[in-house]
Amino acid sequence: MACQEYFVRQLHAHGLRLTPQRELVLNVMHQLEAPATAEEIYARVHALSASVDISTVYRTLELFQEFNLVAAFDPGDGIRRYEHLGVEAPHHHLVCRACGKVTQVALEELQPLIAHLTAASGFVADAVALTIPGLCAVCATASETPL
Amino acid sequence: MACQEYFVRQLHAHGLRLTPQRELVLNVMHQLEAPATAEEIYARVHALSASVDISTVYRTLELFQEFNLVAAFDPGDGIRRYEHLGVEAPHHHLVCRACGKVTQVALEELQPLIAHLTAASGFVADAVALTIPGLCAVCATASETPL
DNA sequence: CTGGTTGCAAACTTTTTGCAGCGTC
DNA sequence: GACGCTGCAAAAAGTTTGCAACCAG
Repeated sequence: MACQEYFVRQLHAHGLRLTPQRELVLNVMHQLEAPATAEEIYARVHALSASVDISTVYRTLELFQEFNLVAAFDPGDGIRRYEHLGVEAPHHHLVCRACGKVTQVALEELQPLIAHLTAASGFVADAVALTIPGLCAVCATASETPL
Repeated sequence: MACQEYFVRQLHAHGLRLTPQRELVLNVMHQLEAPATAEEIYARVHALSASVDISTVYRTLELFQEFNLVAAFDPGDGIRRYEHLGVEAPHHHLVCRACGKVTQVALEELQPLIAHLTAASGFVADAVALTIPGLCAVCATASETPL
């Protein structure tokens, strides 16, 4: 859990403080196996400490994003998902436009392209969490039938 | 404007009707040079016909998405953008996590990868509108200074 | 005519904000 | 002890929905 340490250092560097709530949210983010909504994260945090408020969860997630510990993305359904940016292999999200299912894929061939992009335009892409909209296998098949 | 025709055919195929409002929204979508929010689209439609309601715009945009005429995505700021899926070259969106700026890039090398993805998993990715989160050149530079 | 469509208004969901008290450093 | 942080509650912003009248086919 090296990012725990990284987090504390970032806090200090910015004159901010380490609170139980922030530790709690960070721990919960570690446990996530898939991108989760603010409500889901709140539920997990709340289970560990009932007094934590959801507004604190939002504020903490925002902080994490600034420190690049967490990435946020929205499949397009208006509900933001948050995901821990760990040491896992870079991966991306296939988001089904019809059923909303989110699948993770490695797609490592993408990394060189992104690196090239950065070199060319100065745009620094986040390491992971590319969102690819489309139709999953099930819905793609289903959408052909009725036409 | 072949998609006008496509649209009408899709409507008929689904037992739906062509209304002035739907034509209006489709025209506005054609005029867009960049992804626009529902509010922005509503503003343009409203300028053409003041009586059209924003709920109609939402309903119409949803319809367009079902017909694959329009793609929706969310840079992560909680505000959905809509974009016409036309005959333009496939392109993607660089979304700055700090300033929210959306830049379009061609990045054509990506298409083979996506095609490969489809073949492998059955997931049918939308032709355009990949959202790549990160930091734009300006914000990336700025974020290094204060640390 | 029939049934899909619309505008209006109100409801809903998700996220943000103001503030007084609390707790970290 | 100072100042950042929290919980609460209320507001804001974006989107959806119910319904009666409307109009395209």
